[in-house]
Amino acid sequence: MELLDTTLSDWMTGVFASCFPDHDLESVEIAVVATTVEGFGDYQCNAAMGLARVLQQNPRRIAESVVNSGADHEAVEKLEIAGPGFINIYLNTDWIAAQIVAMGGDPRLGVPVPGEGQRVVMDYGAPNIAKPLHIGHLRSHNIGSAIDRMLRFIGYEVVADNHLGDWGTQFGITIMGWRESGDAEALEQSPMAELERLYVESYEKTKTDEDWLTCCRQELVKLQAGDEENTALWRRFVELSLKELERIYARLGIRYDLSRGESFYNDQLPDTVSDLEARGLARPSEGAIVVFLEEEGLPACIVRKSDGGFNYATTDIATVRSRVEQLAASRIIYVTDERQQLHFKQVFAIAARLGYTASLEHVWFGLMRLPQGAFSTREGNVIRLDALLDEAEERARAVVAESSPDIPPDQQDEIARMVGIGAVKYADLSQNPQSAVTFTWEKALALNGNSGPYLQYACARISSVLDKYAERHPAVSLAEYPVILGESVERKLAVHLLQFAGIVIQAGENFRPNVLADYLYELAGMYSTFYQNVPFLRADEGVRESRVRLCGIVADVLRQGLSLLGIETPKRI
RNA sequence: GCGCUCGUAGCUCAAUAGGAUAGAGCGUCGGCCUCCGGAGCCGAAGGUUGCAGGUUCGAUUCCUGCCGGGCGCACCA
Repeated sequence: MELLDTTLSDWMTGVFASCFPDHDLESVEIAVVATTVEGFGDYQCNAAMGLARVLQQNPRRIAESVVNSGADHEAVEKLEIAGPGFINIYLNTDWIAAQIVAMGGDPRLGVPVPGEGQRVVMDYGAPNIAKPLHIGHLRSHNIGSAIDRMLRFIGYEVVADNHLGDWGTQFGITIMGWRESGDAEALEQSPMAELERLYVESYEKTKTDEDWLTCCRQELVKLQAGDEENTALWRRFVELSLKELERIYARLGIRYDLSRGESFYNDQLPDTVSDLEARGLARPSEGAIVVFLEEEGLPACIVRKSDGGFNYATTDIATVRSRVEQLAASRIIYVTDERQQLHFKQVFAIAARLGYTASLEHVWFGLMRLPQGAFSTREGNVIRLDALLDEAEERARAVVAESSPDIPPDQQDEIARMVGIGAVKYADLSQNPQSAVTFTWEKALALNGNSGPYLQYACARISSVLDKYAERHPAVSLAEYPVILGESVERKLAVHLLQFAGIVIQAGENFRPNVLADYLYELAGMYSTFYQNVPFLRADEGVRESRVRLCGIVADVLRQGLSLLGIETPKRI
């Protein structure tokens, strides 16, 4: 199946070309887009206005030439001119029905694979370990994972790599904390709490105690130099943290192909720096080794500190090299918060100077904050991710228990898990990634309105309809009945369904999960209107089968779409 | 000071290669269960898209200035 927008745009481009053979229209894109306002057809082409200057003609006149040219297309019922020169396109309802049948018979629901043959490394999540995850960690994992799923679905060969913060200053701080007041028993009993305590207390001291800070840095340098005792401590801290991380990832349904943390690149750092120096890109400055990026209009970037330690930039440069050379990535996509924009500009600039041609893209998202302002581990006003997920599941559990008491308790638990986690994920993903997020429990846990559970609910109701139909008409094969789009809701629903493929590609290529979320919400809304106002199980034979088929495709799209956002869909809810 | 970014209904947010009448949710008010699941549906009220200019047939969208938030700017990551 071809994308609807593309089909119509290509056709329109041809029509314009044949209407105005004496002009070169190559430079102007003649696009057809879905109509924004009801009553102006299904699609519209606005090119006539834009071409008025090029063609030296009144735009309305141009539109008339196009509409009266006699050009036709199997998908198009009629064309109309409106306003200053809008060309409104009305689709042929039978054609829509035929497309819907084709879509319903396709396991991919008509979504093509434009990314085929491209390997892309996705870098998201990447939490600093040795500290528990809090709600601020949600976005990178959530948004990254959704983009990952969408890109995979449209054919990219994605390698999801969790670039864990398992190396660096925080370990110097934690190791000093351990030396000062480490409690072996506590570390055994509740490792994350103990690691957090050590970090927080030790970090506090760095703020007031200059010597302490120096010691922390020295411990880090020792660790980086392979000191035996520090390495053993580090290994233990990492091991405990990873176990905890795995548990949360299981809850969130996040899976990586690789988890190459910063430590993975540790032994490549000296070479990375000497390579930069050898090529004349880096040079000593104030005791550190620095790459100056004046040509790019960027501040200088330190690749080796004056104490001999390496930093984030160094690791990221080594990581680019590894991903390009070892993993054969043609694209690397980083998903981090907005604070790292400058950092990645610097890293990308250095990578370009090193001659890497892979496309490096930084997808940044807005910081999550509380209504009172930013939060931080040090301030003690963090909300643990675990606590959020627990609360979400609990609230969902209460609603399930009330609305579906007949479902066995263990199934209620399972439903509550899917609904609770789905609510949290959807609340985040339905927003433009680049907007800053103000966290409120009310929003994160919403179970109705524009929420994950609303979409899951629509799905569950359809499942129920399909089950009832199968029960009442056990021997019937729905596919033998034609799809009839008699009611205007049905037609609207069908046109919207046909837009799924284009939406998935747009959302994936532009790194915008909220575009997909928006689409699904609209779909569910249209379905609810349909459901509420048009009978289907009680309709006459033929109409009944057509409507049940349509329901089935809506459910398939909702399920597939939600799954691309990492949200599960229970059969009952 | 320089850079990035945001400012849309009472609140939280959509609307991104410029398109016709700026959309949702929450909250408020009013309707809808003899019926396929009410986590629902239908309707109402609510807007000078921060302000002032500019480009354009057309600007929430692009440009300039101003006001007001957020974030970043060499040895944290």
